[in-house]
Amino acid sequence: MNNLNDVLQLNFETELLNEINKVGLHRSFDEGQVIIHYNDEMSYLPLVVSGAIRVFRQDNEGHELLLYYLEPGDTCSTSISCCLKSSKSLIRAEAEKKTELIFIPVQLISEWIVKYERWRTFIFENYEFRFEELLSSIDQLAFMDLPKRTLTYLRNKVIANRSPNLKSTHQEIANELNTSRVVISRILKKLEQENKIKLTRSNIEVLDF
DNA sequence: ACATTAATTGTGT
DNA sequence: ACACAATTAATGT
Repeated sequence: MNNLNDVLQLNFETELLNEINKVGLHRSFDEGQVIIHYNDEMSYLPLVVSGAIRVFRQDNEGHELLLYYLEPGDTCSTSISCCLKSSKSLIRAEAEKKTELIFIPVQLISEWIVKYERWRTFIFENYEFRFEELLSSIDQLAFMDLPKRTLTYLRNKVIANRSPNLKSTHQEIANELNTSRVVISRILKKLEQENKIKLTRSNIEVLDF
């Protein structure tokens, strides 16, 4: 856990690593814990060390939608923009499972961008990647029907959990795709008949990913 | 081991 | 979308 370069595949300069060790706050979150609430003041940039985080967006009526997962080596790029302007969080972040994070004070983001080449590319690449991920989320919403969205939802969850066995109820899935439980049940049933998944109570085994 | 209950899932309208 | 049926897991006796 000490050497970030080993845990993540970032080739941070040793000096940068020293700074991170000095000022970064290590925090651990249990499954289901909320890490960032809507409108939270963003004074720290979260960097994922282990586990996985899900990022939600909410409309004004309180409907939530899962945007994407953050995995080890990722950082929350909406935080990057929030941090730089030091505004409030537009998203909600929740631990998918036990997750370790390092929080970096926001003032240092831009400071380090100037000082450290590796930090610069880290921030930019992360930002770019997240941007593309967001585009693909939009594509899904706009062009894919619910059965397809459900399947990609499951596949993404498999990747984030590094396990094809997902323990979630139909109701939870319905919430995250913001639809009703009944339609999810029907879709899952069909996927099972197509041998793409296997259903048991509160558990879904994804066979096709 | 059995019964009771709550939660989850299935299905017809 | 709603209502209800069926199934499963958890818990107490």
